[in-house]
Amino acid sequence: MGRPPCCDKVGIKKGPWTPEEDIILVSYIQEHGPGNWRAVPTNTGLSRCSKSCRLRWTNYLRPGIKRGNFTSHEEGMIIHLQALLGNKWAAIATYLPQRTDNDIKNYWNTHLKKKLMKFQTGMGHSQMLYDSTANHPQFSLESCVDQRRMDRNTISNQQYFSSNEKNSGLAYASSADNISKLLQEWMRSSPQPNQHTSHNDGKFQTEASFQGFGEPMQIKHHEYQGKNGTHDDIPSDELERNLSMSDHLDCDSSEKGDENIGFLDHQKAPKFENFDHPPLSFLENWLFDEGVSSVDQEVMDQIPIMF
DNA sequence: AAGCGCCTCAACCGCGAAATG
DNA sequence: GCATTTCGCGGTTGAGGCGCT
Repeated sequence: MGRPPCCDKVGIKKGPWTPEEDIILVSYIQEHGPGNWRAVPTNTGLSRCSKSCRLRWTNYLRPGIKRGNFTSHEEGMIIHLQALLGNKWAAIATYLPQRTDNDIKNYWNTHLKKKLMKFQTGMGHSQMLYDSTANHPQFSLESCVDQRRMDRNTISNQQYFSSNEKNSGLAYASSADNISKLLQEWMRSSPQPNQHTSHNDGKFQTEASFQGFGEPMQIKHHEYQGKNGTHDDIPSDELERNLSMSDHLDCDSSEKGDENIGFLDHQKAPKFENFDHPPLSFLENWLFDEGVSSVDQEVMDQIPIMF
């Protein structure tokens, strides 16, 4: 037989989580660490299915999650990664470790897609290129990124948070936010993640151990590879070549200045082999370069947009 | 002020992959 | 190798907020 049955389907609560439920879940994970979701409802007494618990943790309660406005750099990364990977939100999220796949997906569907569509159909017409061989519309994204940067600059994070506070009557989101913030504070006040890199048998990995989650939590950068040791989330050999990561990942990840967070979601965090002389492709350079919008126009035009 | 429609995003659903005995 | 179950991902939904009339 396989694993024992999952949670009982009868009496499962659905819908928004309450602060009380969040606290129970967070407390439990502090003690036992994330994982073994099947046991969570049973052990916590939560009337939620394991799936719901996992989702709540990974998308909302997990420390290190950055909420609020996406920066223009993040937008640029999402657009280009989406063009390369398609709707592989989990894979895209590995390059934006502070954002959840759900957030990225929502942001793409509600903001970026519309922006690009508008750009495609309207004012951006003159900058659209058509691949004469594939007959697929392709974007010049440079002006798109610049336009978005202008848009974003008009709405500062401060404005975002103050507007959130205005809505704090619906305080559930903010109380969950508070839980997340508390966790972040707690992690900050705890000894700094004992982060170091190591080369073992030619394999590269970064470890971050956190004291305070009951048992020390070992979080490793996993190999970005799926079953049979292949990079399953990467659709082609070309992509595998282009996206072969380097050890710049730790210090040059999407947002500088939050190095301590790193890849907290061990299920998503990539780990790569053969880092002796990692080839840093153009794409990587671009992705991890803050000067994202100054990318060579000609190269960017080669990236098709898939909706 | 009320009604309506649009927008956002947290959460759910279904499916395929992985894990386990 | 097979059957069964969990896990993780991507697509979708719907409640609530917001703006317009």
